[in-house]
Amino acid sequence: MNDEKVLSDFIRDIIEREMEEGKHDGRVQTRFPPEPNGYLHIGHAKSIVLNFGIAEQYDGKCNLRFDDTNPTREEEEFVSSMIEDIHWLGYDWDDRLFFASDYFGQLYEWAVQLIKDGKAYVDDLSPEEIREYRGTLTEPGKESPFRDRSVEENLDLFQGMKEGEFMEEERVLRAKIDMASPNINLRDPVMYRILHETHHRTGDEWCIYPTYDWAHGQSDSIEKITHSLCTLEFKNNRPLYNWFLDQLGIFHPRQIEFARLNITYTVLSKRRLIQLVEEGYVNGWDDPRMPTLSGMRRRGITPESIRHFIEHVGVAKKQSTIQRSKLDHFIRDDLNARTPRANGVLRPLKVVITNYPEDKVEMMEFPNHPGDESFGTRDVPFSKEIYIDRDDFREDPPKRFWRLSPGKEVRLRYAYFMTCQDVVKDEDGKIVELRCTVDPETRGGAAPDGRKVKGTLHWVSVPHALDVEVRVYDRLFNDPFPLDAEEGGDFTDSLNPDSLQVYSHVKVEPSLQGVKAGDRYQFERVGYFCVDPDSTEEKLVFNQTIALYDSWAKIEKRQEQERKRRKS
RNA sequence: UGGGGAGUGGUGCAAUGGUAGCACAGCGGCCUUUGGAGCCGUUGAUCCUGGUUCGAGUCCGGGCUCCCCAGCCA
Repeated sequence: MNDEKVLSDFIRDIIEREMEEGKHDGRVQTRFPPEPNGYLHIGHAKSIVLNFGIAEQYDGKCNLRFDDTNPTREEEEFVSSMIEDIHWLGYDWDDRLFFASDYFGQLYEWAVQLIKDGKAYVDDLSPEEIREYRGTLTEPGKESPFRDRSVEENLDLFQGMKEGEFMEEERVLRAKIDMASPNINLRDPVMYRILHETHHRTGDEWCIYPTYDWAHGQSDSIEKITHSLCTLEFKNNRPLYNWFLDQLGIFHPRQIEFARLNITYTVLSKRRLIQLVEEGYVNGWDDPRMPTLSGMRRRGITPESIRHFIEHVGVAKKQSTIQRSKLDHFIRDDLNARTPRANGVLRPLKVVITNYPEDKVEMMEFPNHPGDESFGTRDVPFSKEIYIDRDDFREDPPKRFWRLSPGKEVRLRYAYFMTCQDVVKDEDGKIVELRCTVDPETRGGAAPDGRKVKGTLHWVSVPHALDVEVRVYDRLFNDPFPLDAEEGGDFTDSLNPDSLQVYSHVKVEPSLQGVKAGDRYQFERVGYFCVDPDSTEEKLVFNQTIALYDSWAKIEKRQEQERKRRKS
């Protein structure tokens, strides 16, 4: 199941080629550089798995570096949640936890150096003027009137910026490159802006903060990163990344861009995720419907399945969207192997077994994992009254429905063959109870006469059942590409109103008494479930991680379409 | 429109001038005390157009489509 095949992609090809050439003496050093302004999601997981995975594969190291250059949007809360999430995914950075803010001093010195070299200048233009002077995609920009200030004046002004002598937006430090460059990033990019904010780590020590372009490459250089992996949209920034490093003459990492992860029926942009949380479409960052790592963890998805998924998706430069079913496959694949089984009835329908003694209770032996004996067995009580799922009974069964219906015999898993004798309804015609008989010769679920039944049902004894809550999740969006629906509307327009369904009186077998938040089970024939932290002593709460592959639902759907097609 | 990227089955990833392959999805079957799992089989693709070559997904020319860049965001 865990195919240990050696991963290969265009980035690893580059690394291997460089190793053969002896570059960096074969040393490989990567980094994962999140900005602590939100929660990590599965899109970040691609970068995490890539960076840590490559380091591992080539006997290198991967640093964790928080890119905290903008105090207006970053918070400590996000730092700790990110650390937790990356650890949960299975990666560690030993003592190599860094912050871009650790380098503010060095960055300042280097900026002074560039000013002295005549390669950076203080600009007094307003933000609006800077934008106007920048030109457009098709027209070159024009140079700021402040571009040719003397080194002394620049030094003086820059120090003034640092010492808080100016207001925000009053001045910036810009690199002096080329206002006519076809690459807009090279039209004298801003290196420092004035921000009178308290930084989560440096406090009020600084009132100027480096921009991404100025901070990132230099931070990579300080950490002697050999391969700086980032997403495609930074491709246009690479010439600038290289320019700073070349002007400074310092260690020069190589930036390589790859396509970010997209998945159907969800959004993976921090901005929209924030919107979902803040506008209350979901219940927080760790809502099990969220594609955040904390949400997926709460839902019961394993880190292993996320890693396998990412590894199988591959790395390339083509902008792409992975089908959700692929993620689902790896979630089931891992859960199937590792979760013990249990019985849970989501929509209970009471069954009275008329030929079974009133007070008798038998313990039936169930394997905890039919495919893996090492999970052991457990005893499950059986009695005169049991619950089965309403979906497992049809008064008027359609073709190929193998489950219970009047007069039909099915197997109660690891218990008895059972035949439906009678259907009890209330005054509204709603089925409230089934009356059935059991064949005592079939105890354990096998017939001595060799007769077969097609259907096997799961069940829970009424007097022994635990009453729990189950939350079943569906896709958050009805549109496979929620962002495409934005034209003329908002991506929230395609939100699925039925993405959360709560079953408040689910009946589960008594062995589940005392389970802990995070514990996972397969409710046989239903799906995989994970105990939610909302659980209390009185009431357990389960999240459905994912349903089992349901071939009957598929058959029925097809039958329905067939019927519709014939009608029209 | 200037610049930078990318186009291979439904989806994603391979094939590095030499039989277009793998995974997911789909379809069919086997097996089954989960209509689960597993196993076997199978449908289906090189954006278009010229050229180079014994041979082109790969190299060259032309075109088309999609994505990124005009934050003192990252």
